[in-house]
Amino acid sequence: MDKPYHHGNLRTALLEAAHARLSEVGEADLSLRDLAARVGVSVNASYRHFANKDALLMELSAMGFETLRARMLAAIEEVRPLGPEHHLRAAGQAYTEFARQEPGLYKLMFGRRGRFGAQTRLLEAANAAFDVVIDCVATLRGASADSAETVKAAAGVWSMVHGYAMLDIGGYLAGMAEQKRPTAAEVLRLLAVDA
Amino acid sequence: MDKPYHHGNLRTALLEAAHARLSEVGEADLSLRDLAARVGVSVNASYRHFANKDALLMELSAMGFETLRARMLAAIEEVRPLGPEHHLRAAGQAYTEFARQEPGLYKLMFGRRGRFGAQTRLLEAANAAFDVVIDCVATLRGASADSAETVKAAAGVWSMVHGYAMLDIGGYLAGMAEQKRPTAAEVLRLLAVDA
DNA sequence: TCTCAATGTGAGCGCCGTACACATACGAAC
DNA sequence: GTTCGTATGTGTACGGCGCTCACATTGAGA
Repeated sequence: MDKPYHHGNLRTALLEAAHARLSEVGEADLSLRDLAARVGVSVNASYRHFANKDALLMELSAMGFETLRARMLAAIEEVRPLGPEHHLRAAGQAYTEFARQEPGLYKLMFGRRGRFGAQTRLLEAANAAFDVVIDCVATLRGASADSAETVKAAAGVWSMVHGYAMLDIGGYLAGMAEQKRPTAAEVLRLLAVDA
Repeated sequence: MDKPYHHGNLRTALLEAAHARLSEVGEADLSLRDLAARVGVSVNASYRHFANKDALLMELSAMGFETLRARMLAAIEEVRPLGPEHHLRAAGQAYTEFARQEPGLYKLMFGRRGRFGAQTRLLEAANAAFDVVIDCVATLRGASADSAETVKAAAGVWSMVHGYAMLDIGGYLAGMAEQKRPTAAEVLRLLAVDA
């Protein structure tokens, strides 16, 4: 029962520990020392798998974008027969639910962009998630996903959903009286995308 | 020319230094020791004016919300004769310009809410800024600023503008091709608030 | 069996926030 | 004008952080 010298899957274990911890304490209170201790390993072992703390957080962010994309795609699939306007609504709903379920991770995903520079891994994951929104909007408008108008409208949708999610998990909506606090669906309904 | 023992206005000086530094390095790289050194004072002197680092950052946040509110009000005043739809547009423009001019401060304002608890100072400043948006929407819809429908619509507007600002200063729009990258005005135009 | 790259540990450096004891300066009371 | 209390500064120190370097252990292939 004595633990082996080599962990076996330390990289994954560290990422999972970070993910779990992020739902409790927020990025600022996340420390490599703590993660290593929880995994049962010395701090320095983590440097064999990640160049530094930022590298670990970036990997976590990228995984977050991949999960977000998968959630949106799954939600769209469920309502596929109902038509394009349902697709966008379902994706938006899945998006805000993801943010609510993983507020720490969600904040991380959108908070550290400036520090990553030209990190293609993160960039591609984020773009892939955005592409889901673009496709929804393109289908809804009956336009090409390449057209500038479509992309701009999709960026507007993304802004709306992202802003709502951030205000929500930041607690800025919680202070409002119950009957004045908008749901994600109510906010999304304000968008005139199909025009 | 020897400097006096007492600084004279250390509290303000620290806030200004923090504000200045925040436009260069981001909240995570802001240290009390560095601020004190820049102001020409020992680190511990700052604890005579702020309970801790968070208290300083909270004060900075609150001041940020007050500035944001003032900027929106000034922009509205400029187009007052043109009618309600111009008011909302002008406020939105002032809002996104503020975020672009002070990205570090803006991120701080919306990033640390959870850590402040029941800090009335910050809460009131944020609410006062939001009230400006509510008033714009109420005027535009010809409804009371107290009605749930108005507040919900205003929250939608706020979500949209906030989301656009965050994506913009986070660099998530910068990666898009020029002709596909939406302006603040184009995004705002997607909102159907007057309905 | 030997070897070597991969993966772990431990000590230590320079930051950080902050607590505590002490120093200095100003303003009000006499 | 001296005295004295309070406001405001400094110095020292502690524990935690990210990270580096030297060294230890392991397991896979020659």
